[in-house]
Amino acid sequence: MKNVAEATCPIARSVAFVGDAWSLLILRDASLGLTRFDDFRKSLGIAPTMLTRRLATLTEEGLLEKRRYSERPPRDEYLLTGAGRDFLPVLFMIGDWGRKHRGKGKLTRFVDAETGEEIQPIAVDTATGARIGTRPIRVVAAE
Amino acid sequence: MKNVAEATCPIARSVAFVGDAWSLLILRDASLGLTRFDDFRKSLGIAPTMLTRRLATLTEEGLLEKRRYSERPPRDEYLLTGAGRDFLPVLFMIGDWGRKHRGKGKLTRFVDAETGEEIQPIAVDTATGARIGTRPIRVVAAE
DNA sequence: CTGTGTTACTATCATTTTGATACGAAGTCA
DNA sequence: TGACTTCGTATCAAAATGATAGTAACACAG
Repeated sequence: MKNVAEATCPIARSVAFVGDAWSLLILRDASLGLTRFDDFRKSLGIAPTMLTRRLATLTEEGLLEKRRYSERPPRDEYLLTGAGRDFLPVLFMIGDWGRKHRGKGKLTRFVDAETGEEIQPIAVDTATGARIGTRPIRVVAAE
Repeated sequence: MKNVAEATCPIARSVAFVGDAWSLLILRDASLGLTRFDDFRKSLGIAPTMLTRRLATLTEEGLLEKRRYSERPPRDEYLLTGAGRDFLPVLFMIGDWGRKHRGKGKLTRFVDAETGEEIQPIAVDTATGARIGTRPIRVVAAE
């Protein structure tokens, strides 16, 4: 995948780091409150080698933060950083796509904790107020 | 990665198909108007074997559609389907994250074709009107 | 203290995926 | 005829993945 991280396209920049399935699922679980190695492992059914690597890169890349929650025995947990929390909208849009286009059968639902209503995400351009994808786009190369 | 596609989580369902870097970048290019094998290959610097495979799965999964645009010589192009176009909000949120958190140096900008203004995407819950991530979420298992 | 359990890993290694390079097929164009 | 274009396939080395087993460092019950 080489030098995609140095592309001028912001999508490519992101994809270089979070463009793999396990990272996305780890971020999902972290967003839903999981913090510990074994919690992630059980939730995902991931091999521990993979999980170690993914947690390490997500930590290096500043999406997760490793914090010692017990000195004896030494135990660490992984917490979302600001950058990690900022990823939540991406996950919700991915989930929304999945519900629409891969939504056969029973699905987990994400609801607002206060109202109890299912969250219905849309992406909007704050500049025009229009929904993303409803107006033509132009690409402007880095100046 | 096994049976993630059968998970009850809509995010996992999506991730099973589009949770890899090349697919995301192909969808980006397709969203920006590319349609042909060689266009994708040159834009991405991807090995042709990879590109063939990715285009095939994206087509099987209903995100792209193969269409013959010339009979002699036989030439095919790949067009976004409805499901593929519905993926655009995901790409924009990914791009927005990249701009915020991986945005050092010059970046390509995406602007509204009419106003010329840079698109500033946000994800909002239509139910509450609040920005995604600003209110606590609860997960409800598939019933 | 001994044995069992918990948490967070590392080691090993077969299998799978990737990616680079070369080549092919089916034409066009000069 | 020969060069060029477009859309791939063939081959194969290198890298990533994933299953399984083992380790380290402790707690806690008896």
